[in-house]
Amino acid sequence: MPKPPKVSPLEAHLGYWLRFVSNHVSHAFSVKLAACDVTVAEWVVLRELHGEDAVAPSEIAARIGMTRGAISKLVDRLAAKALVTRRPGRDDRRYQSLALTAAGRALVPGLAALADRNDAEFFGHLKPAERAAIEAVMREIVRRHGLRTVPTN
Amino acid sequence: MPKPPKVSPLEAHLGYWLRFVSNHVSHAFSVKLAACDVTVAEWVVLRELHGEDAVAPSEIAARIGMTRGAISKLVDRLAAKALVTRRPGRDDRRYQSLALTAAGRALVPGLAALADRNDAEFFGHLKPAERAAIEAVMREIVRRHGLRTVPTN
DNA sequence: TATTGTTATACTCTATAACTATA
DNA sequence: TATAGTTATAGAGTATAACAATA
Repeated sequence: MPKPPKVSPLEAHLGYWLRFVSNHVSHAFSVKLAACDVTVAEWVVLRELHGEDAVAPSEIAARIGMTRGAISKLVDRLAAKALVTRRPGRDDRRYQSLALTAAGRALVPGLAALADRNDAEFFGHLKPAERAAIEAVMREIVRRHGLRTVPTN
Repeated sequence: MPKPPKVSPLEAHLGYWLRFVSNHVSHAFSVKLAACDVTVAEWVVLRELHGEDAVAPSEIAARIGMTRGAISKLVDRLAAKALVTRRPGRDDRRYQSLALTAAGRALVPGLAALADRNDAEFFGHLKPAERAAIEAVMREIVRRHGLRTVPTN
């Protein structure tokens, strides 16, 4: 008897549906951010700096699971947009002090509102219990697998 | 009274948790595929060609929501790996006939098994009802928003 | 010697748009 | 002229690794 190939369809995987929805949610958000000339990766960095006095690039990299090189380029762009300042560290000059500029501080709440609105567009129709159940499942998967990085793309 | 900034944390958004998990699921899958020298985007094209006699690049592009230029480059790589053949169309020579090679046909079931295993690693612990509920929510969001493209990254 | 941040290089994915071959 | 496929260009994101400055 010939062996059947048994190739499961893409839609058989829950990961397929999560990626499908997640990518569209992220894309819709990136379009909203683009109106403010900010990318999703830049938003994540801005959000990390919000409410902080000074954070080192390596600290940001560790928090959001990116390399120092990637953070360096992101901070280049954010500094060029005058949203973030780089200052040499006081005690240990290897460490830089990153901080939001006044323009950056002024911008972040508006971007956060875009994030709220984007989430509501896709998930606002869910019953609170449905929403909480899905969040709990995702948190449990993060915990089980020890996932650490913040996804930016 | 001063207005409070009201910057919601990233974790307040369900989209954050979906992207967090989804990106790790995709990344884990991409690592498994890399052992077979295949990317996720290439896998999606291979999967579309599986079980088909001949499909035009523009048809693939329409199905998975990529541009013809992107498909052209992907097919370049798949042809270089001898997994896919390009033949000129019979009746209308503007249309190409893409098809899996014997090597491509032999490879696809193994890749599908990797996809099954990857999904099980992340979602295998869920109760069938939990899994079905999440899939139903995602399908409903896809339906509500008329989402069409297959996510490949 | 170890660590921070920078830079160079490279690769994937994506999109736009100009280009060709065919119809 | 309209469409299919190709190609060039660009940009975002990512990673690795070599590098300079600092400790």
